[in-house]
Amino acid sequence: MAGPSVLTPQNEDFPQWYQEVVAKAEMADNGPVRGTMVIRPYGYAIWERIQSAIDERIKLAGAQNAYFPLFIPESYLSKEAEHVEGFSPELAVVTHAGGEELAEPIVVRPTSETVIGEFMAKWIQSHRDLPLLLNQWANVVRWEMRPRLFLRSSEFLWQEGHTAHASARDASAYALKIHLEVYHDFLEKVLAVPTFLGIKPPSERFAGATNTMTCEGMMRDGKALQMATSHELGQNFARAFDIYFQSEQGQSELCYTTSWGASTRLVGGLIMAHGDDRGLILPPALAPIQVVVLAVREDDEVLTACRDQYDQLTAAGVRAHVDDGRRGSFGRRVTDWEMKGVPVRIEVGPRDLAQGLVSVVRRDTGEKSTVAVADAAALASSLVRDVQGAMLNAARTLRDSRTTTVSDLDGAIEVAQEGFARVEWSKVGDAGEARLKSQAMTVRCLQRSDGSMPENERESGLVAIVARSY
RNA sequence: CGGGGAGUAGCGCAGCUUGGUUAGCGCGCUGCGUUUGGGACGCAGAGGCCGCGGGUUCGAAUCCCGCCUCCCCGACCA
Repeated sequence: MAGPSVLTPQNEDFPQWYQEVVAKAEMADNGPVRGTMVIRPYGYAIWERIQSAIDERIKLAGAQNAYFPLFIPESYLSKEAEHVEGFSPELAVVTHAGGEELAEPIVVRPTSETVIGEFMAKWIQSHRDLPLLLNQWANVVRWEMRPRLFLRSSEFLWQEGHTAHASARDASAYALKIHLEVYHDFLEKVLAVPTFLGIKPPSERFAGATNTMTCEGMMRDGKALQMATSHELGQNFARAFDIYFQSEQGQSELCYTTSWGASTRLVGGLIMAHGDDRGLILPPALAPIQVVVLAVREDDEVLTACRDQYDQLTAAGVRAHVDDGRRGSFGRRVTDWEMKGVPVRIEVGPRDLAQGLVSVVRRDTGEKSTVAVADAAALASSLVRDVQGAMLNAARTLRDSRTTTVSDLDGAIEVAQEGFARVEWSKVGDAGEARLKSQAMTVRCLQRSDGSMPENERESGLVAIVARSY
């Protein structure tokens, strides 16, 4: 059944495989300016589905969408010391506009904590204005030294949530809620990517945050990818931007703020977490096309049968598409749909049809069934449901098989060559982090030994997950 | 910024060492025909400031000088 390889095999050269999939599945192209990205219709359709699934969850969590400007006065960034220090190397700064040099340079937002902070200060007066729960969908710019399509581009699309609360406890609870009910839930249920939940060690925290939470996924080459983050910002930004509220007791008090985001990087994670040597494999909940009905050849009888399958699938609420055979040979079209990761395909050919049969094939396992024409749409629909769970299980199995608990740093370095190492955080420390860095490894996150989220990095008994990462 | 490599058709490359007619090849693209159950085949086509600027020469993709850009490996990051 397998033809000659269309892609560089993953185990031969994973980065090469990735680039080829992005190109051949028509996901994206490099833009004319280094580090920029053109997202093609098929890639954008996937992003739109990611957006709507996340947006829906954000709204359930009570946040509202708004929009803040692309341009930020440079002076805003300077108001929070760690923040400006963290971002200055990757800022794009506008110095000229309208044919003249600007009196104050304008920064193209690398994130919007600062402008949003400024406006929160204006909008929040009373404890009755809290919590203030905002989100925006936007592009941001971070000048990257080594760009990679979707994973690290100089301009990328994302969602950034920003909230203000009356107490540290409320802020912390909300950031955690987003982390679990928006990100973790989306990643498992829609993207079918299991992630380790944890907090970042201080060295890996967001610039200006008091705590950074992460969902770390494992790619098929054993490297880690941070797939979403939530930050507790304490009162750092509130202090820098004067975000005060009057309490029930009439006192003027500083707010506690949070921020949280997920970006087009998720598309890269999706590709690398599920793809195989034939291309993408999309989880059905995400796939723009869930079932492709493939005419083996252009033939009236075949096309009529395809149409009929399409109608049944659509009526059952399945996103279907008919490939009527006008574009090239059967083999070529099969290869193309596999490359694009369509979860299920129905092959309708004259020989089978003469016996009242069609073939139904699932992309994740390649399993093929030949069934009666009348049963095909129902089978395809049930596969659409089954594949979603199967993909999550497969990803979890792979991850767990490559995650090993070790007793010391040497063991961690060995294991993290090809997977995740779990090692006691107390065995790492500053010197340990430096040693890991020399091996191109980092502490991806800290968890309790049962895998749950700790309050902070000082809790005793924490486990560090060590890996190479993107 | 340090170290390595490359700019020739949409993409991937050969040609350059040793200058010489009309600059090639594969894939893709267009047209026609035959095909179609796992990347089809034939025939006919279209498509090039050979990265940019200067120099040497009767003659430069090829030799010399300068510049620009891109890629890979290291230091930062969603």
